[in-house]
Amino acid sequence: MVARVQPSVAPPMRLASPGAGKLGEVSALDEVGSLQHETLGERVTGELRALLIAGRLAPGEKLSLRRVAEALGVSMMPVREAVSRLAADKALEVLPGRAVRVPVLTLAQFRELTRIRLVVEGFAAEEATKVITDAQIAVVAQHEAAFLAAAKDPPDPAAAVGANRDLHFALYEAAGMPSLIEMISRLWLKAGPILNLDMRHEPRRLDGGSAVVAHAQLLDALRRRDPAAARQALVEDISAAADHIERTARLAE
Amino acid sequence: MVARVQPSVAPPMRLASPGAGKLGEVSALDEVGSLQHETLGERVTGELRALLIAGRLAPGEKLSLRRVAEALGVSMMPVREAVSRLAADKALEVLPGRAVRVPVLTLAQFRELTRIRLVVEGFAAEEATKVITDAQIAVVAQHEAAFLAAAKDPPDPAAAVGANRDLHFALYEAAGMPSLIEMISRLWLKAGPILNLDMRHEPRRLDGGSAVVAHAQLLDALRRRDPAAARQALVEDISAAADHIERTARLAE
DNA sequence: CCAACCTAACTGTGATCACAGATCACGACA
DNA sequence: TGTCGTGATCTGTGATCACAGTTAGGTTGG
Repeated sequence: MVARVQPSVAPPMRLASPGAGKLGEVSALDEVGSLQHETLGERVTGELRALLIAGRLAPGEKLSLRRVAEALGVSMMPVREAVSRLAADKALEVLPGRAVRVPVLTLAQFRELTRIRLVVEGFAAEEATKVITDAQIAVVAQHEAAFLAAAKDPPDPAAAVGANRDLHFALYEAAGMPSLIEMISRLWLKAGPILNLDMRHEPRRLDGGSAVVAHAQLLDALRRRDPAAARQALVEDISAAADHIERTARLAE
Repeated sequence: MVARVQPSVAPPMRLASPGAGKLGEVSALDEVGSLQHETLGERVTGELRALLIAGRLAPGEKLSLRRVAEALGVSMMPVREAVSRLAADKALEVLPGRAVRVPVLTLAQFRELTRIRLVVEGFAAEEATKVITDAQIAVVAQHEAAFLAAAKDPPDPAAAVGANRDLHFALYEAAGMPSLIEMISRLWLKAGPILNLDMRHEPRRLDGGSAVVAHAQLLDALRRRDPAAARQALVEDISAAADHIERTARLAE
């Protein structure tokens, strides 16, 4: 039921034994940024986020705190924190007395989400085009190549989903607006389950689809430094995907 | 507004005693929507949200889970959940080993936030203008009147802050896009501490300021059903406020 | 008088326990 | 055979305890 979450390997590092180093020597310790000290709850949050955005968790699927905790090898406490965060983003929802599940979007909700994505991600693409560097364009092109390869003869839906995500976010991050990235991530978190669950079930959509032409137009616009054209290409990419979802996926109500 | 699915308001009704109604008759039980059962953690979250958006918590102010718990008369547990949610929205931040505090925005962060607000809230205003009803316009006008009254001779900063918030959200809600409202709420949550902390300290900004003329232009555009003009009025409102903050408030870095 | 150390009181994080409510399946009654 | 009641089992929520890490304050040594 919980799709067997694997804990993405815990960092198996051992801290230096006490008294191993000399005091007073300015070593490489100065360059280490007080190592992140990643909380267990944060790790669980990231794990669940990845699962959601990749469509590994289907809409309506119920999650159990205890099951997830056991699957990840942690206590129930960090899972509670992770679920609380994701529920605050409405990436998960806790029903009044029942369990916690991944939300099922109604048609109206999906359409609203798409409209917002058009505005926000379109803005991000426009701003990114204004300041993007050649190196960053090359990275985007690289992800596009990976996307094409994954869509080829033996289609690899999982790889295509990942490449598509990397491509979009490589573009958005070029805008240099962290809060905007965070906002778009939240949108993807909510739309991910339907979008990618579908792509997983219908790999035929990948080859010859509108995604490849939209991506090509996007890269062309980037190289010409044409913000309006970049936005237009992205709008077509999102719109085409949304249209396909509306036609094929089963949306509530 | 937070995590739990809200069961459409709790009607204060008593269930019929067993055997009181005939079967087959559609009784009032069909209209009851499973009363709310608000969680303690949600209440704490709402409390902290209100404090943040009203500017009652200054940027950089440190919070202690135990102190907050004691102040609200609850255990530390609900506070942890509330802080986790707000930290996920970056409305609060938890420093590596220290305490949790309300974030201090850098100038760059504040400018980015303002740019995003211009896009998102401008979009909301435009969409709202297309479908707003006369009754909804009247509500907006009512809040504007309250704002004017609060800005008058004995300026009441707290009331002005509240009226300004109600005015904006009354407009945004007219667009009928719940996810958009939620997104804007998050933006206000992050910008609230500086914006309203300032307004609390500088009530002179209220009278004769640009807010009143921007609001007047907004209402005029609404009555003429001119989406572009409404967006323009809102853009000016936000920009003027942001300019004032940049000139007076102390922003980090 | 200043600096450094060292102790004591805090911090958030995680685990464990207790509890009310909901779900589900089995069994009894009509 | 269909339907309702009922108990076992599961759910999330909240409280309490334990712990590592940091901070601040007071004291001691120079």
